[in-house]
Amino acid sequence: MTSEASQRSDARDNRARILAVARAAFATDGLDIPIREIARRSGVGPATVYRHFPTKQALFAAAFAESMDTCATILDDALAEPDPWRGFCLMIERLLALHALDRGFSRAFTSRLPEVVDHFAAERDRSLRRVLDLVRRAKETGELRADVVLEDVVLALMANEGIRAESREARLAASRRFAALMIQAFRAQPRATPLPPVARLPVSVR
Amino acid sequence: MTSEASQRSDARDNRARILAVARAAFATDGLDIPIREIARRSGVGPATVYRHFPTKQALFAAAFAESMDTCATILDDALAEPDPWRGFCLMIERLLALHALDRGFSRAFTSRLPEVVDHFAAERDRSLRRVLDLVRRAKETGELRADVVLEDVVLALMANEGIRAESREARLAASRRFAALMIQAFRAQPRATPLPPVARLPVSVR
DNA sequence: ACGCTCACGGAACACCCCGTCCGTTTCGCT
DNA sequence: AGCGAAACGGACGGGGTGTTCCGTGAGCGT
Repeated sequence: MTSEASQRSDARDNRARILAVARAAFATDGLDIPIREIARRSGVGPATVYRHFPTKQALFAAAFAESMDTCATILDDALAEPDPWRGFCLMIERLLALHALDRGFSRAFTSRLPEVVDHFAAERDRSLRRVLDLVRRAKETGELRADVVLEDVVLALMANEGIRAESREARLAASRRFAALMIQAFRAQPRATPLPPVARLPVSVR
Repeated sequence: MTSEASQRSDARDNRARILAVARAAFATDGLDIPIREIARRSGVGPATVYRHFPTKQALFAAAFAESMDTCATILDDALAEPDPWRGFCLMIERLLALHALDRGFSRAFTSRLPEVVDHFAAERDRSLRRVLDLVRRAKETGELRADVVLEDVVLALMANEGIRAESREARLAASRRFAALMIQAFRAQPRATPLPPVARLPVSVR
């Protein structure tokens, strides 16, 4: 909204603090946390939050930009991996871990709600297309089941979102185990039985 | 709350209609649907809902009793299956389908929220203990991975809960595919890699 | 058919949320 | 130090939710 230059120092400080608090709050408590609570934790009034971020959606966008970057980095790394199957596995593991640590981002990523998504749709689709590349390449080596499609990765992300636990650590641990299970499911194996048809999910790319 | 005998006919009818509407509403729209909306769909005023079900939690309990019974039936069937592995697979498939069709029940089942759970805890624990039996028996045949534990089934249920889709049908289809993937993950296979440690989940039994 | 009683439902209460207004405070330049 | 502009935050409006009150109306035994 405002460029970082030519602002009063208190305004810049407040903006940074609000953003940090919002990131932590969305990650820990989800998207439903009231703005007032974020304001309280930031030591400012609600109006100050709204001055820096005109709507709650704007705050979402600002708060999740970082996670979206991390997401891109994960895909970079996975695509850089020489072994496509290993790249695929790395993607699953790191993507699910990232989403496990940030409930808000996870929800925003796998949702089609216009309020959350408008600013993200483009970047998310770009990410999904690279996931698609990873899927294709891993399939070519024969290590990934031939009938796995992009939607299955999205399915894994949404499913990962359903995992709840007492603490951040327990959640991450549960998500790690889940990721390992999904990788087992995705791996080609002699005794594999055919999968039921793919369903239309809220988010995908063609 | 009230026994079904010695009640006025309109009261009994209303109660039944409210319960049916509530079941459908919780299944389709989740637990967050307002009581007023359930009242509206039932053609009664909000106060009438509260007369029959003193709190929203009481309505939860009444609405989910049926699904809990279905859950018990599924476990009966699975335990009655002569082939333990087939019984285990049937349980996964049908349990996940049941939960996919009833978001509210799914949330209530895998949650530890006292408000929702108080009346369910005992029956749920009984169910979980039978799942444990199914896991043990399927492991003995060698078809189920030896390192799979009850928590993994709970993990699958929670993950299943994260799956969202446009329609009831799409949701069910997605859940079916997910169930098939989880079964692949659970099945013992030569190339299996060890799983990360089990995490403490909100619900389990020892 | 009557009337008592039980059940109904609209309105109201208490609370919480997003987003805004405006009087007050604070910054930063001279 | 003084002053203008920018930023702050408490209070407010509008909307929504769980739950309750109470005057009204419908069921049912006589």
